[in-house]
Amino acid sequence: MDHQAAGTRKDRGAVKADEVKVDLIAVVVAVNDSEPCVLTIGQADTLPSGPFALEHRSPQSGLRGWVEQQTGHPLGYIEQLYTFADRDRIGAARQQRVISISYLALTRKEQAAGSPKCGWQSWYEYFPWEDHRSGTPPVVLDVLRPRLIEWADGASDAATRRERRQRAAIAFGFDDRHWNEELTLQRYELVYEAGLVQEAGSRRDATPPPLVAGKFMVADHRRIVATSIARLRSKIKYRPVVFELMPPVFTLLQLQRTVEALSGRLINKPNFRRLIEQQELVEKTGETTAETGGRPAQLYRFRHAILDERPVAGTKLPLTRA
Amino acid sequence: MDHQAAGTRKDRGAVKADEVKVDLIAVVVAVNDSEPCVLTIGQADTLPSGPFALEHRSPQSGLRGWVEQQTGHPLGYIEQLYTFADRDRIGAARQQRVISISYLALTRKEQAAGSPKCGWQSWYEYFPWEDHRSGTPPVVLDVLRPRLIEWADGASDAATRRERRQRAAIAFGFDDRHWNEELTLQRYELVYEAGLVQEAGSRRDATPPPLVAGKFMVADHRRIVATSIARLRSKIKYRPVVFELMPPVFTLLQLQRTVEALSGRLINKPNFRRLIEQQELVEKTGETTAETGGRPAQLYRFRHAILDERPVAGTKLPLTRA
DNA sequence: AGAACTTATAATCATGTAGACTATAACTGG
DNA sequence: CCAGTTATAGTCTACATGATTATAAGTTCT
Repeated sequence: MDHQAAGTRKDRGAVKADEVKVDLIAVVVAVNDSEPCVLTIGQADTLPSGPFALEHRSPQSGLRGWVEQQTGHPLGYIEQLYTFADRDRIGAARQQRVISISYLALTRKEQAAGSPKCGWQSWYEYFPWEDHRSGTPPVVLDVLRPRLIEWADGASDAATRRERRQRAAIAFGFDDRHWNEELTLQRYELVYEAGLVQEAGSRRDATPPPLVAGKFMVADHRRIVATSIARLRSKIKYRPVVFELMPPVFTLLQLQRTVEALSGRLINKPNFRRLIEQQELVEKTGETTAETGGRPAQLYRFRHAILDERPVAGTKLPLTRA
Repeated sequence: MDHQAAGTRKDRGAVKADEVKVDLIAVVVAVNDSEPCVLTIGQADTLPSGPFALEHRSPQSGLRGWVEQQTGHPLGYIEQLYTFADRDRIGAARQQRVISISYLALTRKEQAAGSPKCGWQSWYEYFPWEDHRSGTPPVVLDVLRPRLIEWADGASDAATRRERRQRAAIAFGFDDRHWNEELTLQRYELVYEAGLVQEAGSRRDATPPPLVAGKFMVADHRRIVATSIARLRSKIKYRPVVFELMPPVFTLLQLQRTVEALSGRLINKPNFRRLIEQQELVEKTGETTAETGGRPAQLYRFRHAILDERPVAGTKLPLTRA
């Protein structure tokens, strides 16, 4: 990341009172072939970003510029995610403050754009424990659970030990609890605190990291992606944002697969259809498609008009009960 | 990207690359005597705020400092609200960028603190159309509706006219629609666009503002408060944050009145009790209170333990159906 | 062509919960 | 003692949701 080193180096002579640098950082999400992906640059370990400059009218417009320049991808839907501004968040403690205003953007892949140094990476390469579409992934019970328990028991006092076990149990659904897909950030924080991800390594020098769970990302980018996942998994339930990720025309199963990809769990098919249809979020195009074998499916499109009719309630997820 | 061209005027001598000012700004909320209030300084038109300085470890800690210094009030619960960073947001177009990271804080009044130049102001002085506890307030039908229709019909093309009417109808529940208490921000934006609030005045010089709805606030502080209200009204439904506003011990009716104050609408009493009790959010202290006449009520306290047991689902609001 | 398989679509059933409403209990103030 | 106020319990109903089954309409393989 070149624009964080730049500031410190140049200003060696004159130290400004408020040495602040404001970055815009984008988590661009698309769902490609039922796989939720994030757009990266570099070694697939960096999110698109750039300094917030005076010529930008708004952070959103600045962000669009940076992403398009770095990845060739134009952005549609954008929402502010969080502003990260803690001092030592970049690792080494510098005298310069870095503030990152992060945004969540939703798009679709296609758009040609075999751009230079960028690519789509599945969420689940960074967070292998988050994909429960084929049941609980092995890494949870085989690796994370023992390691988290080990970490919990490593605390000096009994209160902390119990508290850590509790947190882990709630976040990961241990001890007959249910998996809650929205707790992505809490899970990442646990895994981080327990020293099970690479970026946490620098904190404790003596920690032998025999396990590194999930692919690495630069600085705190992985935390930012975790924040995005949590936000998106929550938001699809009360706002119709999934459609930002869909092609103009789609089948109900494709829509379902997309929601499943995002939430990381399976949905009951008839119930999903019922919900979608009775909410009048979509309308038939009248045409059908015969792809993927089986009975041809009706094609639907998103009813943009719905947004003018009432405050829409988004895609409820018929998820399995207890 | 050369962001040095922009910073021209002030920096005649030493041209700084990014002339940025980062402010922390707090919306401190408490509910006093069933009235939701926000903490202000100055002429009750300014939110506590201050520059984000290098010595602050995190924006949260910086904010605590500023608020305590300006109002004498220590803060408990804090959550980030939004980062405002558009160029011309402060009114006069300056060559300097102002970024405001805003936070929502929840407290209780008491705490002694007859501090210098600060005070609690009811939300509804700034947003008189938001309080529906005694039915739809007159200002909505008598004033806002005609003025908004007027504004809508003032658009040049038919499409815009229809769109404006639609937005107003949805936001304010005209034409037999239901009032949705969470649309506070949309409502403020409409009222602002229609030129019905003082702070919108400067935009159009020729606008004769015969009506100024609600009390004025400096810069875009009123928008920030509107954002807070919307966030809080939404959040109490899925997270148990109301208890941050309650004294350690309270009756169920007091709790209900607090929720009603925040949401701006009345709640069915037996249903509210049922929800609260079956969620195990509270527990009886065993004592009763005889205040306010009538049968003495059980006193309850918040079960903090619930937070360690499961991802709590907050206070569902039994609001009137269609 | 027929069998086996895949996907689409309709319909049913059972359960739980939310909203509306009624009734009774226990206190205060005149 | 009566009127008024608040607390608390309980009931009834409509509806939404999760689970399940059945049927329709294609494809692919043999």
